[in-house]
Amino acid sequence: MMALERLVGKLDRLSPLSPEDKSALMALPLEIERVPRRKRLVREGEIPDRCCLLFAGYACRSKLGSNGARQIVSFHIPGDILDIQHILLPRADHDVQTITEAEVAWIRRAELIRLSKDHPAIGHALWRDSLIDASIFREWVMNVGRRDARSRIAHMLCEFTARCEAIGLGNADMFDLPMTQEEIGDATGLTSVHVNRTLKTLEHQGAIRRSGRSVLITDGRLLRSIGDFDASYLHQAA
Amino acid sequence: MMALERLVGKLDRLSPLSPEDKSALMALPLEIERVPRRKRLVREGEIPDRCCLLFAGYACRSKLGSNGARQIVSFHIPGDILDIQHILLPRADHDVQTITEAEVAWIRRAELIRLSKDHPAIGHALWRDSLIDASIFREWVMNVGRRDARSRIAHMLCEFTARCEAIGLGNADMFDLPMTQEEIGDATGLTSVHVNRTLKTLEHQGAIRRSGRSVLITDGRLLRSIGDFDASYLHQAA
DNA sequence: CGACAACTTGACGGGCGTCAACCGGAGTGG
DNA sequence: CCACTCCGGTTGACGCCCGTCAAGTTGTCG
Repeated sequence: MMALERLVGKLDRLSPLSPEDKSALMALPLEIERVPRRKRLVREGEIPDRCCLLFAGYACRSKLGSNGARQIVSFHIPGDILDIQHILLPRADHDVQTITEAEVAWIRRAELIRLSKDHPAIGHALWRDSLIDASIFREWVMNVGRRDARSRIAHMLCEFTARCEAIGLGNADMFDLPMTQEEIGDATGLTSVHVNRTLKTLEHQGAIRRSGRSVLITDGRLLRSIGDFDASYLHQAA
Repeated sequence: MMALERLVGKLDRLSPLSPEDKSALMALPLEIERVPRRKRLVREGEIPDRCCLLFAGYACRSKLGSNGARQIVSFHIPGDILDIQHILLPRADHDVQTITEAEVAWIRRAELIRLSKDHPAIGHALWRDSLIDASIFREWVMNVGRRDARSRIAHMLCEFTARCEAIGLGNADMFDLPMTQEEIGDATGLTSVHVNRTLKTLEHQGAIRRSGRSVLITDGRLLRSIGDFDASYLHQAA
């Protein structure tokens, strides 16, 4: 099963698993679902009894303000657990939705709790995953709080490509952005209009080249410098 | 010992502990330290081998940009574990420092790992604490990304008072802010100048009254409305 | 009473939001 | 095959919120 293999690989990288751990994971009962783009998987306020593993496509988590403003708090790529916090926090404090068409696997909370109790290494891997999640949120606070538009977007591009590369998605410098400029704005605390202007500036300065939604990073060093990007907060090296 | 009792109480609220769990916690070897204000406890890039429990005073976690800009990503009050992520993420991705004079207790990582392995309830409580941490980060992304200065500061005040009340610190509406306006600015992505102006606006609108650094919330409902504050992201109710 | 940190206030400018119009490609139906 | 629609991207004009700079005030600690 494609989905579980991804999960096993990911968790094994987070905290080395024994063969028994792995076979316990492979025995997890799943509900596979193919989801259209822009579909809400979890809604703020719900009490979900299952967690959601993304194994194809892209997704994000977001919060809505009472004035209708939307803030995307994370993007997700294949292999990510979209709402790991629901293992121990019953109430959803934000929405989870797809960006593109996607395939997800639902896993019951109770199963994950049981697994993490019976297999400490799995528990540690899941815990570690949620800690890296939190580290990324911290960096995002920094990003929207203390960087200007150009840096924010450059940083977002760097993070996205770094994470995609880490799972072997796309080659080094050329990739398609799955999200619209409006979604980039919702992630960076900008308007889609200003995202557009800023992308053009980045292109003008020679950091990227674009055609449609595909982006070529022509000068990675420059882009990282503009975005004040240092990948260590991703904690990718075990 | 004051410090451990606080910890036991906090974890017990996060995930009910058995008497054995509690006595295991009470047996934790600690290093108590009294720390002056504005002292850095952990520095980004370090590989700390211990975690830090705050049991008196106030502290914060922050990141520095390459341009010198500082972003505070969380405030901490007595009872908080300041860097729980170091249990499983060796490298510090941000600074931890005191706001006021404080008393902290250092606990070795290895001890916490052992405890969470031998006592699953303790592990769950710690995990749950770090998930709530992450939920607060998400809300902060929303705060700095999608709210104007008035809302940001109102929200910050609401969160701070809600958390203080939850541990029985200060009465309902009158409290002393431990942080300077510059620190409020670093937390909300504003300059100290604009924080000052905005506090005056909040006072002018009748939400708060101030004298020195002590704040009286004269209209909590108004302040929560201005700050778009809904406490459920704090996950305080078990 | 001097020194220093923090707070306060005003003038000015710029980055980004807002509004509005237009363009271009993909899907849809006749 | 072509019109129509719709979504997303693009561009310009204009204005405001908040940053910057700078000076002054208050409070606290020695």
